Amino acid sequence: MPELPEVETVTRGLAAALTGKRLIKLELTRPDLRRAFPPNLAARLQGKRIERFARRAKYILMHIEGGGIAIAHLGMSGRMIITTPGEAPPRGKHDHAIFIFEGGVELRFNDARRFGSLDFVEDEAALEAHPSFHHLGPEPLGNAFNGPSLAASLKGKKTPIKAALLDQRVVSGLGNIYVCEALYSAGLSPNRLAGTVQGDRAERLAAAIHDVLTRAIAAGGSSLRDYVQASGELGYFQHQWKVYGREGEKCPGCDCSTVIKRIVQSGRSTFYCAKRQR
DNA sequence: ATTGGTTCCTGCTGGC
DNA sequence: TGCCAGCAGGAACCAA
Repeated sequence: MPELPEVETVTRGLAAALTGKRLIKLELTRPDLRRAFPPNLAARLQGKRIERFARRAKYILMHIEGGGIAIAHLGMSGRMIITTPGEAPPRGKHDHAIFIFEGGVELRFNDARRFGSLDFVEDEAALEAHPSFHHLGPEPLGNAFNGPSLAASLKGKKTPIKAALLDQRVVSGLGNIYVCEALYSAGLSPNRLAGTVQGDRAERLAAAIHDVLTRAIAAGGSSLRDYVQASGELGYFQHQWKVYGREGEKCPGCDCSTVIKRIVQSGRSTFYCAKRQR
């Protein structure tokens, strides 16, 4: 389940392996993922170098020589795999887009559930205007995100804080796992009305979000050599969650025998400690 | 306007 | 052992 830290780690892996490489060919094995691929995608990429890789929220941006930005989203099950010429395994069933670079190196975008996307815009202005981007809230690791800014965007909201943090307009890049982890770290109940997270609570939550994400990115960087696994797959790494997926286990931060609870909020699992989180 | 519910998709898991 | 229902989830979309 790639969220911001995983996407950041994948992006760094792509940058380390492919920055400046010329793309010879883009093979698309189907016309779409979650949405249709733009009709000019292959034509706009072929023969061009990728000058730079960047991340915005959960999107991977590939800045193309001469302008143009390819936008990839990993969705739920998206993976980026780099193969070496001569050692490349057979194409996988779900390798939907294959970027073939000079020298024969391939980048394969594999996505079993096809919740991912691959899009293209001509320039930065078009990127900002893109439907997926113009609603995006601040980057949680950027300067525009802090206690007061978070409090301001939560003010008056009547949804549970859990749902508010999943809303990419409030803060971008969080998913179900890191929202659970950040709320645990901040000691805030997922059921608390978002509008009541003001002042010191907002300060604590903003700091917790920053901390949880920073640690996860560091874990990814330290566990993967150049962010690439031996298999060529980018960016996924072992990580220990404090509460996510730990229903019934003892809360790691409580002295007593409180156990982690699982509830369902707007159709999604939330894990939390009812004693520690208020 | 805000908010909640539904949909897309396939691999994995648990129950019988 | 094999089958199948149910679950997982990001974001677009719809409806109240």
